[in-house]
Amino acid sequence: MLSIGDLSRRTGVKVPTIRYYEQMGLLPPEGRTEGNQRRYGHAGLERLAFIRHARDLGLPIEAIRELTALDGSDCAKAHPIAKRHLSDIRRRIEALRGLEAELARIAAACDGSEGACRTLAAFGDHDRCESSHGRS
Amino acid sequence: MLSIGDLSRRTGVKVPTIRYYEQMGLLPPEGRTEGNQRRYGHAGLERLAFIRHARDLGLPIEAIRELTALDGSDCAKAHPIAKRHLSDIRRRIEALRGLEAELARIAAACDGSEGACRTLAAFGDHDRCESSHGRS
DNA sequence: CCTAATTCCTCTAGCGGCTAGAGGTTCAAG
DNA sequence: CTTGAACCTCTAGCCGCTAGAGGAATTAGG
Repeated sequence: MLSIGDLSRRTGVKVPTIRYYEQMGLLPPEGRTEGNQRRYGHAGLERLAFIRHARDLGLPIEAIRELTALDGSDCAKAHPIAKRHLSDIRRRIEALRGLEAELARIAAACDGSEGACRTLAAFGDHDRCESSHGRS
Repeated sequence: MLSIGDLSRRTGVKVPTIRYYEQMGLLPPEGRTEGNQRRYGHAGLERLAFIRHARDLGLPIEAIRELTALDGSDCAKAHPIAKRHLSDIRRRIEALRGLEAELARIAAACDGSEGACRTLAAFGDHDRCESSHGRS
């Protein structure tokens, strides 16, 4: 049986975060000691890895709750969650690419040693950027 | 003179958000009416556009405060802020690209009509992903 | 077996960047 | 002058944690 600290060390997830996941209904402990301390087994370890991985992928807690509520074989439900999130990620990448281009333009605006600064002006200037970012 | 609502309509920034920016020290109103309502001029409009643009670019409030504190010509200080943020954006794009690849793999895991679901398994499986994402 | 150090417990509050609502005042049009 | 829209301040909530207080349990060493 693993203590919450053991679980933390093995997964790299901080102790308060593990308790937070439990509070969110993602990771109930296998049991408690007489003194009320959480104990986890192998299943808990795997489940936390699952949660952590999904979080790293950017899935919100809510989506993870949906996934973990599935009994482990209900693909028809799991698949659209993954797909939805994939298109979400792609949208974010596109947005960031636009920002990257523009920030590069801004950062370049004063690389030389010209007279007046144009970096600040570039920050305020939305007209020059092709991509219509933001305002979401 | 523009009311806060006028400013909101012209920039697309919501009224409470404008008040929030003021609270954060980014956008002091030009003045107030006798009845204590905020009034803005052209400068306020430009400043809000600047703030909004910088926010769209992902700059944190703190960085924007640094920028707006510059008197408008201190490029030596503005430039590193832009550069720092550019590398930040690039890092985020790289991370997202890794996640995209992995989510695509996950979403593909059960596209067919095979027997067992692998989408869920793929969510929990960190070993198969080349990119070492997350854990930051 | 006892002590001391470490880990654990719960609870509350804070972060950033807003957003929403209550409850009251001021403004502008008719 | 009346109405209704827009304004004011203040407080609380969102997400996903993170940090700290104050106290109880566990574990290692003597």
